[in-house]
Amino acid sequence: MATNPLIEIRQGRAAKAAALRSLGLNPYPARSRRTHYASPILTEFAHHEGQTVTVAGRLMSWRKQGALAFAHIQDQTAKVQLFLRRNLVQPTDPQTNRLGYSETHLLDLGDLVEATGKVVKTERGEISVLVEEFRLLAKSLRPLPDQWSGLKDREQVLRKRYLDTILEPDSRQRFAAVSAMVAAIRGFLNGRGFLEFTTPILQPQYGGGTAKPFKTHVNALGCEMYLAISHELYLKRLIVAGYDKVYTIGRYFRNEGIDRSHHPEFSMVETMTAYENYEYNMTLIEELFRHVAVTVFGRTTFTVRGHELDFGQPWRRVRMADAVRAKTGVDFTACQTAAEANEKLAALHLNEPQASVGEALAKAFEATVESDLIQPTLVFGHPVEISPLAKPMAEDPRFVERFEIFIAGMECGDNWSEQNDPVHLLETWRQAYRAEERDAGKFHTLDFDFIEAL
RNA sequence: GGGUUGGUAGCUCAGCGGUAGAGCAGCGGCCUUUUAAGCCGUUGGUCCCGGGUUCGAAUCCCGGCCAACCCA
Repeated sequence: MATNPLIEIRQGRAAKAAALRSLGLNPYPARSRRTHYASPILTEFAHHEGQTVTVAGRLMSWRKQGALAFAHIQDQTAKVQLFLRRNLVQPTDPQTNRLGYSETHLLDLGDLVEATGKVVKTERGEISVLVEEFRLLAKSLRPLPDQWSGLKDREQVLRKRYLDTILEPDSRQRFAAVSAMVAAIRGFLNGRGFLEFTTPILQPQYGGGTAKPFKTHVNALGCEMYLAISHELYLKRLIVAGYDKVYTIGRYFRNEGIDRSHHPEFSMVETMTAYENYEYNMTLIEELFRHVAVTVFGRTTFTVRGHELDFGQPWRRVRMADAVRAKTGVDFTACQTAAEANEKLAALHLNEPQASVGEALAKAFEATVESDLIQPTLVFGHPVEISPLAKPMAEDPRFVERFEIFIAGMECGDNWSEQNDPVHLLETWRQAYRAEERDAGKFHTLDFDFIEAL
């Protein structure tokens, strides 16, 4: 009967774990005695030389030379070499769970191990820990992917991120950078007097956007609830409640398409400020990006998809209609009717008639201007038709006090002066509700609790 | 949704009508300064799935499934 090689490998490793147990050693002990990460030992060698340290990490290589062995272990910070000499490594001892040199054949690449010894430099000049005590912390039962060629299968890289991050320091670093960025965002906003709140993910009605929601059932209440498609109606309630500067770093769930720029579950920072308008937020967002760039990366220039981006310069601010006119020569503000606007769209080879002048402008913008916005740009003055929650501009009520952030041709944020006239808002929502009822497949709900709060 | 490319050993890949291969990992042995993973030996397969063509299919044809990339 043919055997599966992977099963054979696993059985071999399980047998080694059993062999360790029969020696009185625990292959999965509860604690480690780590005193040092790898990185400082390497970068501050002079300070650590001769010092006894305990390092811990994943066993990534093993080169045995008779009574000598060289290994690399990798921890969160770096890889460091272990240098084992048979006569220096303390023998196997069940009391302390110590693994002696003669039992090292029971190790496999991928095991988590711990080593205590002096920091030295080998004859070939590599900073190493000269091992006196060696312990297994966790036996690995499955083989790591080939370390020389790496994990090439894109599906595996994406579905088994832990393998990618074990093998690729850049990947590991990238996720750590995301964490640092979130911390920097908190630091910036907290320093500006913002209060962070957690807002509900389970919501009785979904609002603040037009996405399709995930639906779930709450047993205790016997009712249907939705996962948040947006958190803004709750932030606005906090403003009503008397807090002037609030924010949330929230999870968003949108039951729609999946591609490289759309995930059904994602995170977003959302701030809301009372007694200020969208221009305040334009400045705030520029400063936020600059703060995060400097705090996390120590610089303001980045190469993104071949483009050199500079977050240090003041961002360009452009009115949506002006941007479209500059690119195409078409002035949608001169259009009186949707039919007129659709003719101009058609002249731009955009043959999807829109229901209003504003929607036509938005369509033209999206199709002709968006991908050109490489350097950080704030586009403001959106049509009122596509901005039901924003306040109209005093000088031209066809447009609202709203802006979007574009970086490297991608939309990276959206912001506006919130509509706080409850009567106006209710009327807007009622119209949207009726319109969308006709449009099968789209949904919208009226949040009367929110209207009452306003 | 459309197009392109791909799915062969744990990993990375070759083979593209005639007995399923390589490197690494694994396993066995040998070695006191290795770092491309030391040297010698060796095990290991539902060639994505289902049909078809053929004396013979990993290979050609049809239909699925899965994935990545590009475009909408």
